[in-house]
Amino acid sequence: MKTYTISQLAVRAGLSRSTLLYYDRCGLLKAEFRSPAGYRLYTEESLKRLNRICSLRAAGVSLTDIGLIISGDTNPGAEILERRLAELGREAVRIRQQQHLISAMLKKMPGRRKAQVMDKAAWVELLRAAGMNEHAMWTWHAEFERSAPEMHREFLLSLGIPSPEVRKIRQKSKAFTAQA
Amino acid sequence: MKTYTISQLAVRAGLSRSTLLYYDRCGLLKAEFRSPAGYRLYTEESLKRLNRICSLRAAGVSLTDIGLIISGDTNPGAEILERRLAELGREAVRIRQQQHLISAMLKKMPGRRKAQVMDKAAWVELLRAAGMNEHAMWTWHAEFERSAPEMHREFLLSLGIPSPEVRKIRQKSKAFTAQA
DNA sequence: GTTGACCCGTCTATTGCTTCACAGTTTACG
DNA sequence: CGTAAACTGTGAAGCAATAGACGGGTCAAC
Repeated sequence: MKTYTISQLAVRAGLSRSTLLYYDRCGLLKAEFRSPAGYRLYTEESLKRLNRICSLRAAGVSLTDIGLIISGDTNPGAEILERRLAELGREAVRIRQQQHLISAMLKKMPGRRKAQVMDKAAWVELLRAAGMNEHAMWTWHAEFERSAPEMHREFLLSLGIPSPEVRKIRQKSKAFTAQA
Repeated sequence: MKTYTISQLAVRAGLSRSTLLYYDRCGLLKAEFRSPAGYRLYTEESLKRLNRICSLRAAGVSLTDIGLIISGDTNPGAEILERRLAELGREAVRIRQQQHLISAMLKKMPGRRKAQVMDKAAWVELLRAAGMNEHAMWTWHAEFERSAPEMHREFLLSLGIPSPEVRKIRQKSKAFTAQA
């Protein structure tokens, strides 16, 4: 049976040795055997498991949750992933808000404006340049709100629009749909 | 002179006592005085400094960088903020990619599709519903690329479009501008 | 068998806090 | 004045997910 030492496995998986040591210590991926000298030995089985771990890790799932997902129970799997998806939505909004905060701070400082953030004004400008008029934009909002309300909300927040105004826009979008 | 104890200051700033203890220990916000019994005493001055710290913290600036920014040298301030802004851009892309990864995983699992992610197809669908045709979309890309190339790139990545295709779209956008 | 290179396991550091435990201090109330 | 509650200080440990240092074991070539 072919075995890998910890560094060999690390190379094959594109991880660091430290990471595998940690996975071993916290029980996520235990070495199947030890050599007489106490070296960790992994098999092909470990590599498969590790690949699953890596793809979940790439999606930002916590090691604890990865443990839950791959240790058999497929049941909670989807639920955990959906929770992570929702969390990512919140993170995205937070990041956009931080971008707007920093952008505002930079604007007050001696003026270099190389780096910018997409805000409401720039966005509208863009759509207008592409030939959209007021009515087309409301159609767009309405369709956005209808097909993916949560994403519509996140998108508006990402433009730095304050929450109350976001609410107003969304209400108007719904009214627009109803009226049409 | 009015002074605050650590918990009073914590309440006023909306932070926990532990956080202030930590800021004191790491030198970011040292208590100006001590009472005879050794209690930390803060003044209005501390509160002002703390507010600056909080707003930078809200923008995700690290405590180390906050220390650099508020301890006088205004020079590195703008630079640090721009670095943070760039970092946020990368984070945003990473988050979108994770969203697409999870969305792909969920699609393979027993099908609930309540939660979704904005992808290229959905986006084009939206613009089309608002009356945009092929030509208008290229005008839009061209204008986006011209006015904010870096954000154009990030936006396309955020739709889950792979890098090579993003490059192609951006090149075509530039060509479109030149041709017009 | 010996040298040197390399690899191993273990331990510590990181960030920005939070929580804990324990001991001293101040405050409120009777 | 006494006592109990609520506060304060210090110090340590813990969290996620690694990265890096350290000393010592192992392996290949000679």
